[in-house]
Amino acid sequence: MKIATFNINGVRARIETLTSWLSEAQPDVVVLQEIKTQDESFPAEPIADLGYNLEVHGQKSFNGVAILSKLPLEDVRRGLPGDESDEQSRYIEATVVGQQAVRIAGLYLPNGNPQPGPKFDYKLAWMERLRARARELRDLEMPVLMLGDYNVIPEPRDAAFPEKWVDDALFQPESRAALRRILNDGWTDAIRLREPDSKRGPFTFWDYQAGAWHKDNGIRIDHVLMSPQAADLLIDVGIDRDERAKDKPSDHVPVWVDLDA
DNA sequence: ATGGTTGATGGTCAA
Repeated sequence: MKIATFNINGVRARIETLTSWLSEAQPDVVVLQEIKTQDESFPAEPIADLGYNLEVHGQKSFNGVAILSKLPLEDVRRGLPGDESDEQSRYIEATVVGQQAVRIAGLYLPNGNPQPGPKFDYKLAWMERLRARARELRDLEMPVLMLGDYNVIPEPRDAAFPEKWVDDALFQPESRAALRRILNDGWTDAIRLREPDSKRGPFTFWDYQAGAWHKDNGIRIDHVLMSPQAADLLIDVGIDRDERAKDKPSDHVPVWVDLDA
């Protein structure tokens, strides 16, 4: 079962970017972030034409997440628990049953800039809620993936120029510590597992500005976290870096894992 | 040091 995450940066503006990648990469399940549209405006037809079921948790203008799956999506849950007043659409969960059931959580973690400030406070509070949900999911003792745009640069080697990020919410000690706390609860970072000794990179995001792609001025902020039972099924991982060089790219590229499930 | 880009929206905000 090939499962991917892709921050599409506006699914209506980039539906052809999405469908051409789907046709080529042939993932079984995809979580999308920053769809930037309400449920009823999601371009569902081209997705259905490619054989995908679709569950959307949209929002007008900003944020918005979705899950696509060639297999049925079961037990869909929208929103990150822990704050009834949170109206931002950043989290969706569903179960996909292949050879065995895999629980999949797609997330768009708050950016948190500027910091310090209320947006950064929201980010850190959101991360504590995510940790609480992650512990519940871990305790299911089943294959679970929590994947998406985490908006956290875990370590200096996850940025081409880490010194440029020292004042950014994505690289604050508090943001990095909050991600480490989740990992230390028993989750595995799939990309880092396969490239443990890399001194720089790989990256998943390159800004549109200032020729960042051309200079390979990237960061790694899109992550796939695996529960122990999911990690046991890991066959392969990848970053579809070439997508960034194509026409009308997102500023993020897809990240995927293949599980024996 | 500043500005550089993009989407959704319809003036700016978010990233």
